[in-house]
Amino acid sequence: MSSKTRDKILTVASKLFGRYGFNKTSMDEIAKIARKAKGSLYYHFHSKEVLFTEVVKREMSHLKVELTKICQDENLDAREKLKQYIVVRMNTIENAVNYNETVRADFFEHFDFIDELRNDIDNWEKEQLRAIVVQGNEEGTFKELKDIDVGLETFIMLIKGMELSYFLKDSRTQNYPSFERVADILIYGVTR
Amino acid sequence: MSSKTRDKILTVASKLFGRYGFNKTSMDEIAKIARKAKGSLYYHFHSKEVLFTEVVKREMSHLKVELTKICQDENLDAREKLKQYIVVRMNTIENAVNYNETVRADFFEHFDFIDELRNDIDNWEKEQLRAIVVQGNEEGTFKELKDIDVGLETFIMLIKGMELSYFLKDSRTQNYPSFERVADILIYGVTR
Amino acid sequence: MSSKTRDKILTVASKLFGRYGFNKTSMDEIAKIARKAKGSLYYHFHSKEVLFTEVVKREMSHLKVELTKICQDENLDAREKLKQYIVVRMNTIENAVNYNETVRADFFEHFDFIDELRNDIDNWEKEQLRAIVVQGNEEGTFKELKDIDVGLETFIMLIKGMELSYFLKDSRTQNYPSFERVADILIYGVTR
Amino acid sequence: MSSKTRDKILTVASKLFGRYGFNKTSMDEIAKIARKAKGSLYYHFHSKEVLFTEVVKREMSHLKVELTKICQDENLDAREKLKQYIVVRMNTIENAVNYNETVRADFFEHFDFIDELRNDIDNWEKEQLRAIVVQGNEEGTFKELKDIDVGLETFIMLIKGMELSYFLKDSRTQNYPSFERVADILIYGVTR
DNA sequence: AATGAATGAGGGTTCATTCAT
DNA sequence: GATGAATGAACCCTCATTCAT
Repeated sequence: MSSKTRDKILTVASKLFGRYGFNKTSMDEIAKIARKAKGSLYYHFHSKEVLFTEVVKREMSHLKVELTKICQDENLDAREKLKQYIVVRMNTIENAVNYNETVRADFFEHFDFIDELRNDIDNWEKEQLRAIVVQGNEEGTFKELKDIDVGLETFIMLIKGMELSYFLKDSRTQNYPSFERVADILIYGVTR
Repeated sequence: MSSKTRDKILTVASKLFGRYGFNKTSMDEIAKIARKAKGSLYYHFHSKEVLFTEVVKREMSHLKVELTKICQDENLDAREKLKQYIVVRMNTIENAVNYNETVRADFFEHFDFIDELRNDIDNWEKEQLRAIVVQGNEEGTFKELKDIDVGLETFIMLIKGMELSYFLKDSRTQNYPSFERVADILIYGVTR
Repeated sequence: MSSKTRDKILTVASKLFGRYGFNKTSMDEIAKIARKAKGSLYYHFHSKEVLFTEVVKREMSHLKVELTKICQDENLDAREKLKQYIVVRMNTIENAVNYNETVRADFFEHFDFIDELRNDIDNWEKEQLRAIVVQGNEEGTFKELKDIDVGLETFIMLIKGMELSYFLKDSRTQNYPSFERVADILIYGVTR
Repeated sequence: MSSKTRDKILTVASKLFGRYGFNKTSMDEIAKIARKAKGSLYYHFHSKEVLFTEVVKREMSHLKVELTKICQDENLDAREKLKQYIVVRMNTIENAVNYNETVRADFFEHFDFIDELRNDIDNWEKEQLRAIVVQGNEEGTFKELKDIDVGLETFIMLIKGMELSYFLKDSRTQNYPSFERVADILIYGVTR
């Protein structure tokens, strides 16, 4: 199923997509750096889009593993879970840049080919967070949410926004806030 | 300084950049729709990048006007100011499409030419928010921040993240949270 | 409207299409031989298909001129007209190879882009021939045709077939029949 | 000599070549539909060209059988033989799609590898028709031909032209002439 | 006898930019 | 100020063929 060549391509593609984005990474470039013929890329991946999708899938599975650990940890209360969830999510994503690329593709371009993939990811994440919120409600530590889904959407939106902001930092910001600090604002707000 | 031709180009470019993004908008396209020769674009704007920058600058000035009104409103306390700031910011940005394009370009592509532009915007925004935070501290309604800048960065990061998340909504989410709700989480957090 | 570059491209393209057919003539090749940049081809002709169409149109107009002369010659009776029509048609087409290319494109490929062009040509030719047949009927030299259109179609089909056969000759046949001889068969048949 | 795999390849190739032509049929496609590895095609057939040649040979043998029946029918005079020959030839060729592909390849492309194949077919056909013409001369029903070969070439050219014209019909012509009508023109001409 | 991985030249097309007028 | 012709590098993708297994 997976060959050395295929893996090599995937690895190189991952690096380049993560660095330059979808548009600015060319198949030529991937081929040259991977020391493979361009045709080989197309033997293993039907198109540039498919290759990109595969790259993202790979990285997402890693993220899921990490987050699942936290969600299933029975020693944590909802507040701690949420905080760790946020922190780990960001730290992992730090090493999985390509995931973010999907964000853009989905939004700014008309790349329908990403949609299915995003749906998977988003739904999975919503499940995890819902469980935490439910736990928080039972424990009485979270605000009561009349419609739990609306609350979730809002929260998820903020969390996803963080991704972008985080990667935006390096061009201009020196001392970037730690993820803990961010988590704190989300959990307790800015007011006393 | 500003001619009819120049304005026409700017207007058309704005529409197209907003709709298709930087990469997917070609100078050919702009020229054709503006009914100008391609050479004319280059007479007025040294490069595609310069044209894009000019387009965004135009839009940003509108956003600045709107936000300044709020920041200078002496009838509002910091909490209300912050809330209105967030809400108005989002509502305005909703119609400032090219600004968002910047966000993307800055993040995903290696467009160094965007940097200068973003710096302007970000610094301006930081100033405004700092004033609000200071006011909040004086009023005693905000948490004490040891290092006010770090707090600001964190907060700004979250606010900027909202932009993207907001525009991401339509493909999959039906009932999207109002900006008020988002502002509430940022101001008060999710816990009691 | 027509520039030197455009003409050069058209001329080279005509030669190559005529020699190697549509598929086997590449835009690279045309550009190289015309000593123009590939991009220039696309500046003047939106696509390979458009270029090809233009080439064919050019040659067809030449053919039309030649044939019109005969059809309007009042000194010829229908039989002579028909004979000359056939002979001139073939001689002209000999120097307008690309026309034939359309025949193939129309048939073997799904090149819808040729259809409109062919329709023009075919209808025009049908008009001319109908006039000759009518004249022949009035003169009493042609067989009576109950349905003149059916007769026309049959005849046109045979004439068009000649084109192909003619160009087929060179690979294997040495002494090829003159067009006069062909015309004779069509007019008088093979039997006494 | 012939294996199941070989046959399968041949059958699939025949369908695809007939449908899409030589150029537009890829070895990949053939391999996939035949459920064989691409390497297998090359084990059995040295090249794409060889495979194509083999496909056509197969079909031609069918055509030959049909036409031979007529030529050897001793109850027919030359005129009737000629007419039936034409009609049957066309009816059979209607289902011998790949043969027609040859016609095109020979004409429009520079496929020298087709030459040998075409020579076989053409020579065979010439033999058959020569016999008919000789018979016609002996019976006194055909015009005297000084050089019988030239007459033959002319006639064959017309017959071959029919092939193409026939298949050309569908795009624009509704009521297409029957083969009988065509044969009549060839045998008796258009004049009284 | 059969496979599937790998190749690389070539295909058509796009596009930001330059430049003579 | 304004034009449009011309450029050439880059892009994504196809495909006949080779070869080790």
